[in-house]
Amino acid sequence: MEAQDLKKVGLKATLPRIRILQILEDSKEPHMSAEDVYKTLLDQGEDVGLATVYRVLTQFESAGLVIRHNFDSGHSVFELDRGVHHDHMVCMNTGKVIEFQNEQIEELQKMIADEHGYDLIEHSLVLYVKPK
Amino acid sequence: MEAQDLKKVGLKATLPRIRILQILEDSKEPHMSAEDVYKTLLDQGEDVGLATVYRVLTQFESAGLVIRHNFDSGHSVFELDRGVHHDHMVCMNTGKVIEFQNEQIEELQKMIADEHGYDLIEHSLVLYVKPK
DNA sequence: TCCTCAACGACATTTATTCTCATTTACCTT
DNA sequence: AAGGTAAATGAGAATAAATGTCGTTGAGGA
Repeated sequence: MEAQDLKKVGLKATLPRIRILQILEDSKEPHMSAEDVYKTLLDQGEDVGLATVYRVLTQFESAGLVIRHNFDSGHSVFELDRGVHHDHMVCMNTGKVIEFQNEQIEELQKMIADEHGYDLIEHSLVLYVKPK
Repeated sequence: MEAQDLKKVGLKATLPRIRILQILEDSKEPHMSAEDVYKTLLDQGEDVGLATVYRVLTQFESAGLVIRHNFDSGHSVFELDRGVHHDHMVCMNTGKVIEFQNEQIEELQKMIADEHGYDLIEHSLVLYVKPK
């Protein structure tokens, strides 16, 4: 039950938040823009404002429920954080997004930050690829 | 002389293009937004429109003269392509940008794309860090 | 159930960028 | 060196994504 998930992270279980969380959980596409979420709400007959969608997604990000990606395209997309870290590969022909994990790269990143006197807080790695 | 660099990549050597290329070459900061470039032009007393700055930077990108970065901040920054590939580390406290190279990561990326049946065309890797 | 403050919906606003179109200019031709 | 032409430009309107404002609503503790 989503209401509990929300309270767990310190957010009131309001109807818009519950619906938006559900949409992200049920979505076939792992990455949704605010507009995508908004349209889905309208399709479901929910009366939720676009501003609320933006607000809620930003709150979800702060609460660690979702991850915001900026890929290239000038607008953010959001992905439910299921706890398993991964990076992304975007096909430049089809736009398809593939997730991958590589522990070795993760380690190298930490090392590099360390060598420069920093702690690695987070990172963004996107591979832009084309079919062979 | 910049005029030749421009013709070499198939662009007419117009005054705005020459000035903008110079600004990128002379800039202390390696990353400039369109606004940054525009303000610099105004400071120099040049009469160039903001729309032209955006147009020219996009053309430079297509021509391979500059690289566009989207980091996080909701607007693009441009960097003169000096031919030496590198990635970026952004300090979350100061905003400072540090460039680094790591051949091993580059290789791993190619490998990963390959394993999924793709050719790696380009990539974006940004480390977000904090001082130790 | 009632009360209160956080959250909401509607819409105005901001910010980054692109579009439109009349005017200007680079540069090829003579 | 002057002229013609298509490409490039400047000004400002237009668009898209996202955020701010504010009066109203509703979640959830008392």
